[in-house]
Amino acid sequence: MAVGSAADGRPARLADVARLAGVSPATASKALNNREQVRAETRERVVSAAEALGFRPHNSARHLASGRSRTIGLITHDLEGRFSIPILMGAEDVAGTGDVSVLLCDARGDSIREQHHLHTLLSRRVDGLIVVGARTDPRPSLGALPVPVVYAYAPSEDPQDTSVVTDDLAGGRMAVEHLLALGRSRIGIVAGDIDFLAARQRVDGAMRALTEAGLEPVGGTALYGAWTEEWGRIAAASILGRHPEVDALVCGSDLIARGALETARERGRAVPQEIAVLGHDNWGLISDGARPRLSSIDLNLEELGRRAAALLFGAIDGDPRPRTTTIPSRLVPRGSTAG
Amino acid sequence: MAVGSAADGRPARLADVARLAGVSPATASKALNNREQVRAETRERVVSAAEALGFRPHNSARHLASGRSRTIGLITHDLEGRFSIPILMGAEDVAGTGDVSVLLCDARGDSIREQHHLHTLLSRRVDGLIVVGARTDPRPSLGALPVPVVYAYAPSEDPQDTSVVTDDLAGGRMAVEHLLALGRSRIGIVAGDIDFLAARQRVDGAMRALTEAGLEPVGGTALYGAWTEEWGRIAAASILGRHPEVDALVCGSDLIARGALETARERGRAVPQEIAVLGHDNWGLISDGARPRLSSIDLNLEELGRRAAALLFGAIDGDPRPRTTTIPSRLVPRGSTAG
DNA sequence: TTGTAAGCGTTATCAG
DNA sequence: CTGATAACGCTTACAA
Repeated sequence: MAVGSAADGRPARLADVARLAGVSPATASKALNNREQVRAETRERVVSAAEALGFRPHNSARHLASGRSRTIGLITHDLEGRFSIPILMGAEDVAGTGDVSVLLCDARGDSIREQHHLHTLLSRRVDGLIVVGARTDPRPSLGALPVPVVYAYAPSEDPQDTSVVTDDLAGGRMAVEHLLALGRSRIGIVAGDIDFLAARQRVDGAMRALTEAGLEPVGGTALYGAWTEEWGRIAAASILGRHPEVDALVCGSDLIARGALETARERGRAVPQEIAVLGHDNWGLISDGARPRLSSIDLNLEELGRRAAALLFGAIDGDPRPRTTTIPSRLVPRGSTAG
Repeated sequence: MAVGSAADGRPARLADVARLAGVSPATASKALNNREQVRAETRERVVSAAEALGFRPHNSARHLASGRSRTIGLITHDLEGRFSIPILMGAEDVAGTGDVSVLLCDARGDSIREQHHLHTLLSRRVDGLIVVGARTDPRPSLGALPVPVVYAYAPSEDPQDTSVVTDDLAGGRMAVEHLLALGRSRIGIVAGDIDFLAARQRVDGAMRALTEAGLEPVGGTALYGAWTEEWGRIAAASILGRHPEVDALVCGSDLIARGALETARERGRAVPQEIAVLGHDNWGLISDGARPRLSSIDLNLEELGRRAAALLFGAIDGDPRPRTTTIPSRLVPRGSTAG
């Protein structure tokens, strides 16, 4: 059988299809690309011929002739972290639907490596580029490039670039409002690494919600530290010791929340009855292992990836959107803040 | 300045470089590709010209002319899991070094989707293919393809295919031998999901080491369950209750180990003094959060990815290795099994 | 509606 | 060592 090949061994090309269908290559091309200038009956003959031969258009040839590579580049700086992956999945999802492929490059936070990959991708004439940062702090713009670029997760410092970001401010606010709605009012804030914009914004959002409710956090201020369980334990121990009246903890990440939650339990505080604990990131493996399971703020990263890809395809099709888009976060309530 | 372009706005092409260097395109091509048939002085002139114009060879044109796309396809079935990522990183690493790019496709365990991506990649005439499975159980072969294929993590069912796999048997053995060396002899085995080959092989390896030492596991047999902390807690509680003499636990994963470790501690058993706990996978975030930090068996997945890529490039260069390669695991001792 | 022919930017062959 | 010239497989005016 002739799956994937012409009469001999080589892969079928358009000319083979055309010959079998009894038309010219030009017509075969139009038929297969759904151009309107082709009789329905002819199109069918061409399509059958293509199928019979297992014809797969040679993408590089199409690229050379048409100018479009049907390929986008994805430069990530955090492949091993867990933020890139959902973004990447979202982008790949949208791309796959539009019959475009994704070239993946891992720059590992190194701008030299980024530059190298940038050149590689430009040399492959990608139709566009998505750059995924390792953290939400703004990053230097790549400047003017021959193709559209979308910055995901880490926005470009240049507001004229197209960026898609998380909404950590709203996330922090959402966290506190959830706890307030549950009747908690002595709320402690255990933040992440103060060097990270995400840590500060989550705190800012939480503080605003508290202020609007006429409250302030237990201890008067948020405790910044590290993105680790260890820090969650230390901070929780400190707050529980100094402010035993605390009835809720907003944590900068699920890992921190996990440490805080376990410390509270070890000290005999029932979660959520006596102390509610809320995390950020909604990281399944961390929150599912906790007892009770962790409530968390989800950043909707996969949606972020989809949006980034959608914006990129828009720009490729001539509709640039030079601004920053914010993806809303959402609360995922579980046992650690149950009623 | 003329960065990335000829006199006008368009990107420079080989002809521009050739003209500026005062040679023919053919010579320019040879010079830039380090062909031997070119005078050193000429080569230099061409290289300078290329630099001055910011010349980036058009990959699709090269592809069309040379037959090599300098691109490999990577189909993964477990993007969101944590096994694919290091493999992917290793492969990307090797590829980047060889100036080839990686087209990423996420098939999500769905063979329809896999088939779709396979066609896309073949249509892009990738030079080769790496297929990464979601688990170590053998998977159906893709059969004869026009390009070399390497199966990573999940081997092909066909031994004539090229596969690269982990060594879970040795991992299980290594785990027990480590504990024996530490003087433990009443060792319990808390395994993962029995439906997974990895779970069974880890147990097999552990059992062999025990048998060779003239021992059998506490309780007489391994306890299979799920890949979760929850299962780790349940199993540990059961063993501790029924066999209080247990002095070590080999767990099927770090998540399981984490649950087991915490349960031991909650029941007042000192880790590692009274009970040593050993995990599998060496998942930093899980093992680092545990107190004490978890000893674990590392599968060397990044190395697995590198090997897969190296084998693929070998096959592309005409040196196929139709067999299965096993990547050794390694023990990473930490506090949970300290002296 | 279909076909002819001219590229697209590079590499490969072979003659100088 | 260098340079014409012919591919590579497809798309796209433009002509029929």
